[in-house]
Amino acid sequence: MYRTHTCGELRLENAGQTVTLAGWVQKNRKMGGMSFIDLRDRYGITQVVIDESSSSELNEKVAGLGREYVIQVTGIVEERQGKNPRIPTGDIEIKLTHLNILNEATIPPFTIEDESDGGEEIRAKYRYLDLRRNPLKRALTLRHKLAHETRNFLDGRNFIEIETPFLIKSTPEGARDFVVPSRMHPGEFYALPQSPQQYKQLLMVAGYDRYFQIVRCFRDEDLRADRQPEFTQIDCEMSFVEREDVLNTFEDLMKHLFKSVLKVEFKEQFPRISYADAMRYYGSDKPDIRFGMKIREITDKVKGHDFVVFDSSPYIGGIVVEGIASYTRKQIDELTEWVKRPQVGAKGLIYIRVSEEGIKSSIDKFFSAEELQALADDMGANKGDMIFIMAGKQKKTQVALGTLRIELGNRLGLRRPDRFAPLWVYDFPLLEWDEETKRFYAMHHPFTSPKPEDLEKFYSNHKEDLEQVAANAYDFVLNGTELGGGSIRIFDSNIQKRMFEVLGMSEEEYLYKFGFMIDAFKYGAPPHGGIAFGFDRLCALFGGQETIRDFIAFPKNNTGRDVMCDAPSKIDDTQMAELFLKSTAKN
RNA sequence: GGUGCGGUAGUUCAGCUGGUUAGAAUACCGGCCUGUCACGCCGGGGGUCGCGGGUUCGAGUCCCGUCCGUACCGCCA
Repeated sequence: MYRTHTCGELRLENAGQTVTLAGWVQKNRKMGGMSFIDLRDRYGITQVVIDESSSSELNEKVAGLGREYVIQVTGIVEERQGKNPRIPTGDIEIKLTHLNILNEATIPPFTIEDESDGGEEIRAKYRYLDLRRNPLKRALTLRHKLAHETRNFLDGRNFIEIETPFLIKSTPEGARDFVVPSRMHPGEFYALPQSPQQYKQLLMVAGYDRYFQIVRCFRDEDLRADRQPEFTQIDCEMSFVEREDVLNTFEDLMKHLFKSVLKVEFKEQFPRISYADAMRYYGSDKPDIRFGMKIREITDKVKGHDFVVFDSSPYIGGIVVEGIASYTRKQIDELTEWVKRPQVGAKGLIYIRVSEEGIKSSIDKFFSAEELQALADDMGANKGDMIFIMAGKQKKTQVALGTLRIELGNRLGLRRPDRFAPLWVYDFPLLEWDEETKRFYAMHHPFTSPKPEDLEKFYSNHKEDLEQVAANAYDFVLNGTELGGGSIRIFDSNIQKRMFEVLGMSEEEYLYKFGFMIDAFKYGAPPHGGIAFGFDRLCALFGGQETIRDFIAFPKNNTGRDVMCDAPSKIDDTQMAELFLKSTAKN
């Protein structure tokens, strides 16, 4: 037996017991005639002590212990003379009687402490060492708890978890597929699933009316702090449901997770907002409603003052920022430059400062003080506030204002990670026109049903009609992050065919790619709908972090590389030949 | 594909308008230390300044190229 206890569990009441612990040497402090070893495992740290009353042989062995040596110690639990209230085992220590070095360790390239001295790059390369640190242990433990509670909850609601294949057919509508060459079928490829979408719908056809899966998904697109090439979804689907049923069920799931994992209780129903209103008031389809600062349209109120920017713009809108009337001209200029960067793309920024000394703006030439005051009153600005205004094309300007709103929320500390503001967004457009390829793309995916009242427009051949078709789709948003998305699906093979037509596919093409779905819908498909949550993002938000990397045991870096094992890598010629691949690598 | 920031000791960083032998902290090694827990004190070793080219009497510093990391935009049905 390697150990009788873990390094996190011994307390004063264990005093007098002879125990054996095993773990890693966190630190070895020599104090002349006595030494202290901090012994660490997953559960905590226990101090081991030795002095000159022990044999010189044992003392020498202890002196030789380096950081991260794996050791087994036996000794007697004793009350400490100097207690350490910062750790749970701080009242006791182990008086060493026997030491067994299980494995020596090279000095690690960074310190294995809560606040490591190592940067991200070096820690990524030695991920297995980084994972020994508490923050990472906490992150992975949180992830486990969330997965566990998700399964508990869904099991209690009669959902069953069913695994779907990872080697599937490539249907590149949307994200790029990761592709796997087939050895047995020369020149043919599997794809890794971007989501189990089609399989879960087929499970509905098969009558498994409540399915879920905590499942890995793969997308070959560029990465971000909250995007990995392989990521995990809580994927769910239900039969014989309408939107309300899905929203209520998964609102309950989220409430359960908040309560069981974070002890945060939501008594009220989560707010719900239409896509159109989200864009109108927040300039985003994933609003962060932890703070107000709503966008207000003022197009009709400011035209006709000979100010060409306003008079020539189809849309003018603004936000009221509380309490920053003291911003200096320099700060406003800096903010103006910030919104003019290509990432935001605004043409400029107009300010109205509403202060005790009166009202001051960048459009004083065109508006009297009374007119500005009336506008400020209308927008709900009080003394001490600042109004920022942008003008231009409607959607672009709304998005720019939304971006500014988030930036100011960040700067003013209004986006507190310990506050949670969940939100449902519904009634997304079904289709998005792409100017480059001159065709429609499904905003969600091609299995999303149009709202029944828009079916007539859905069968129209006019671009304007199709653009107006609303989807029976919904997103779950938490703190400005899109955490989940779903829809009521098409279950009629004719509507499904029409969808593929609208997306510009020939019959030949959609039958080749999705024929099995259309077939399946002919054999008694029930009405169904579902949702999928980004599990890594959920973990990160629950853990109060922006980046999902720490919630994944072995993540990829910014370029999709595993810097620990250095994947992807070249394969040898034999493997290439077996897969009928030709090397194009330059030597 | 694009933009910003970064790459200097094992690690995290400083190094100004170009100018002696490139520094600090920490880690590491040695010595001292019986109540430490960020122990303390004394001493020591440790550098292809990412790589390539250019400007210059002289480049860590300026210029060009390139690679790598990171955040964001595009992209992510």
